[in-house]
Amino acid sequence: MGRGHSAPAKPAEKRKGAAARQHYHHGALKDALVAAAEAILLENGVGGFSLRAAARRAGVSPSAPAHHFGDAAGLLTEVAARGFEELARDLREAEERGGADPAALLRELGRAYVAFALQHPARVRLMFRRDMCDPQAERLKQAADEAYALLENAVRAFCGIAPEEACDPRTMGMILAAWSMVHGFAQLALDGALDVVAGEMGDLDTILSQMLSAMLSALTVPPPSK
Amino acid sequence: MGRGHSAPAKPAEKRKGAAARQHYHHGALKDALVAAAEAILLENGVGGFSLRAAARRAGVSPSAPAHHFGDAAGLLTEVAARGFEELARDLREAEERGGADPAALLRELGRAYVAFALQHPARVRLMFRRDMCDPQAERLKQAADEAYALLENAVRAFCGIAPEEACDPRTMGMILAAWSMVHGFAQLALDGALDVVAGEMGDLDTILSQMLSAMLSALTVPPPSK
DNA sequence: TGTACATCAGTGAACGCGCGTTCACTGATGTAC
DNA sequence: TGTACATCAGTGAACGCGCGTTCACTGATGTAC
Repeated sequence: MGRGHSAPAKPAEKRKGAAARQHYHHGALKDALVAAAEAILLENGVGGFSLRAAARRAGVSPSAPAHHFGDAAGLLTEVAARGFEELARDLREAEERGGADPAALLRELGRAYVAFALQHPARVRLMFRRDMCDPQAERLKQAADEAYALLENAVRAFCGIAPEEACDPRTMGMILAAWSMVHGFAQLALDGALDVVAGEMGDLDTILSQMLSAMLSALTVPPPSK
Repeated sequence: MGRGHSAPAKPAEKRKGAAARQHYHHGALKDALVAAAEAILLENGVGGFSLRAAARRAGVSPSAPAHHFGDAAGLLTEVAARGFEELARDLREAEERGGADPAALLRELGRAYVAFALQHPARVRLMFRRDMCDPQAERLKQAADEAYALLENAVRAFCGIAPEEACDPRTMGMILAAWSMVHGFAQLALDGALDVVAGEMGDLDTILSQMLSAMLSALTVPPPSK
């Protein structure tokens, strides 16, 4: 460390051009720490995370993260917020794929929600852990709200409720049912509770499709409002 | 500790009748540790648990639990198994309350599932944490299977599928949908994700009722099989 | 254009903590004879 | 019915570990004049 800086023949201010030496300042530590945290979550799960581990992974001293995120919750809140933003992005793409048919739209959104959870198990677990990140953080709430709004709109369309119309209790119930169902499926799948069922019926994707089909076909489609 | 035992005038074997002295052997440490673990989960959540804390709470040395449960997972597996047994008991009671009407039965089971989760937040979280307890444990699997069977039977009845009949994919989808929905609702509620919705619409019990009503009334009831 | 100075972003050693686990031990209990 | 002995169920001190946090520090950067 500081090699050359203490050499009396060559003052430090003359050596600033030395290309090979490492920067004292990381430069993009904030992003690096987020990336490190995500990698740790991916490899070791929610329980494997620690601020020190993230610092270690980013190649920085244990106390460095405190400059950017006050504590572990600060860093994890950032990770969770980015997670919700990515989820919202995925849902928006699914919305486009879904097209004009309300049932197809709901199906695509459900598949996207579950797919996101299965692709990012630890991140999705973190996103709903109030004890690990700060659920009051503006950015997190905003991203979560956006994801919720996409789901709400799809159910409204399915129920024939116009966007500007207030939600009646029944439609509200349908929104909650849709959210609960895909969320529950994702959680059960992540926890391995569906392994037995999946073994008998095919992979998770197949049984998810079957569940969505069963529900969408069994639901009474309301009379078209036009 | 050992007060009196080192007194030379009174050999230890003569004092065994002394009622006031504490037993060296706990006698029911296994149950005491389970109770301690449940109390810790209740007060401090899943993250607050440690084997030492459980031992401390049971008034026993840190190494004592190892005699009954090999490690933390062993103790927690026992807690989780008892949790599933209690859940199955609650669901069985709900089944009786539900009576002969398949829709009423499903509603009662859903309410019981969610009520159990809300009453035992940390325990229910533990029950689905493969990383904290051993999901291969026979007793745990058995209790979980029993709870699942109760749900399955109710959905079969709702779909008009006889108990001995094999499940067609659609019925299987309905079972998964029912399970996912109540599980997801419970998880979202536990994680506080429904707080905003609940604030607008009433308490959790009200919005759960609304969700169940919306779904059960919107589902196409199959033609009666008789 | 140069210089002084404030602020920012890191270092690295040190702290105290609770954890799981190991160890040699000992009191209590049950069983064979 | 007694006695010897094996086994069971606990003690409590000690270990090494990773953790979050604090501390005095220093190099790098930006800004005022």
